[in-house]
Amino acid sequence: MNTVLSNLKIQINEKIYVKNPETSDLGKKILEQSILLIDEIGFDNFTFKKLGEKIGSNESSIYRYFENKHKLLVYLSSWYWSWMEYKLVFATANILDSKEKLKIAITIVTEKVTDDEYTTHINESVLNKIIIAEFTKTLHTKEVDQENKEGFFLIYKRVIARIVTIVNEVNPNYPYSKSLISSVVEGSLHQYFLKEHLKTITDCNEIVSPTEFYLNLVENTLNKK
Amino acid sequence: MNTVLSNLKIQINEKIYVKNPETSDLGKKILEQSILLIDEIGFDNFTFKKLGEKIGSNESSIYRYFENKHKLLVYLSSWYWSWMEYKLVFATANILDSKEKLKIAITIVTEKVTDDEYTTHINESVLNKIIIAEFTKTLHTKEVDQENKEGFFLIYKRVIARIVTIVNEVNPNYPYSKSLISSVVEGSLHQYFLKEHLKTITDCNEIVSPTEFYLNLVENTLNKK
DNA sequence: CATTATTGATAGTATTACTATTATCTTTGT
DNA sequence: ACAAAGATAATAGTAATACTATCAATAATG
Repeated sequence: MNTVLSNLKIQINEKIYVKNPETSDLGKKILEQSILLIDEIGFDNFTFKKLGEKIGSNESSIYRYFENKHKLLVYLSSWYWSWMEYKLVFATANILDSKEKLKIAITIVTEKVTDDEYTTHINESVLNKIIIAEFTKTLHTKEVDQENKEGFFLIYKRVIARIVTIVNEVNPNYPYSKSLISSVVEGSLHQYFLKEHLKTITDCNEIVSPTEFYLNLVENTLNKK
Repeated sequence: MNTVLSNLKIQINEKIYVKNPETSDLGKKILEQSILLIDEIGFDNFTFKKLGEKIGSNESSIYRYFENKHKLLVYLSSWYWSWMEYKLVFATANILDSKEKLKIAITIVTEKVTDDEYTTHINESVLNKIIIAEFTKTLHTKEVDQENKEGFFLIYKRVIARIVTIVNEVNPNYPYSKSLISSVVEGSLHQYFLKEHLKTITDCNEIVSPTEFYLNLVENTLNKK
């Protein structure tokens, strides 16, 4: 996987940033260090001033890349889902059996993320922690409809659409494939969150993984006699 | 239902508020109008100053009831889940058949909320909209573990635990009852959100309800041959 | 080598998220 | 009826946030 992905150039909607952070050292530093800082202090306490201090740069310089911290989070999320899409596409390519393909797809989007060594300035494992803790905040704003229209969530929706297609292959009669998969993708993040913070309302733990739960759920749902 | 609930006194963890808002006119006005204002402008844009203006009262007076807006949202959420628990308990009382009981329980927590006429200062229907849009934010903070320890989310967890008990009656061999129900409760809010804002990744719409989707999901999951 | 682009430093504004103080107004207990 | 206690309003003030603007210094490029 890694070797294939090493050349990938992840394309992010231009409307999300003021200046493409991938085009300069400072930009890459912003991405790299914002991930670490958001993980450390949480998105709510995160400010461009603190990030500036962390990377030895100026607050106003960061504003040249991102309009505000919300857009930065949207950028990081898009990056994450784009990376996820690549993993999904490569892992399911050449798999002919739909059931097997679905199994792989569900595993990819629900399994614990480990760092992808080949991308230098993005730590995927920490980014995954941010997505678990903060992704929901990119959607839950008053501007969601406007931002959706501008394509901010396209990649996320495309990841879901890809898996929905596989579900429809496995069981063309199942009428809720979109809700099922949006529920799995979002729910998986939630189960990871509960496993960390509200252990009493999840079965997921060191032994039982969200992946195991969701593979079982999807199988039972689609293979109803 | 309403007649039974008309006498209910919803008890909220004392640590959530500075002064119990149910004990004064101003307090009740804060609850009533904060629900409307949060719905109107969104939690992120909501401030105590704006609320003060809306209710013709002073910012500093509101601080005597709630330490900050986060605590107010936690209060409103607790109120909501407490109300949900009452509905759940009454609707499932005297139902002997576990499957039937589960069906009712899933319906209660996933169906669209209409205003409960008998509570005067809380508009449950608008509160439900806030829960759909903002509940996730009460959990996704850096203080979640501390607040969980202090019991801020007890009622929410208890609602889930009640339904989990029913699931275990229906199918004692199903190993993921907690994850299933936490996934249904949280997922249902998410489906309502998608239905409003990201229609392309849900099957829920004016005809298909989240309730229908989840009743089917739970049935298929538990009644596996 | 001149131009242009990028970054850094500094300053400034409006808003937010509070805290503190004091005056006023309303209950309630006797 | 009246004093004491409790609740609210008004005002002021602070530190932090979320920016915007300007200009100088530096680096990249043609």
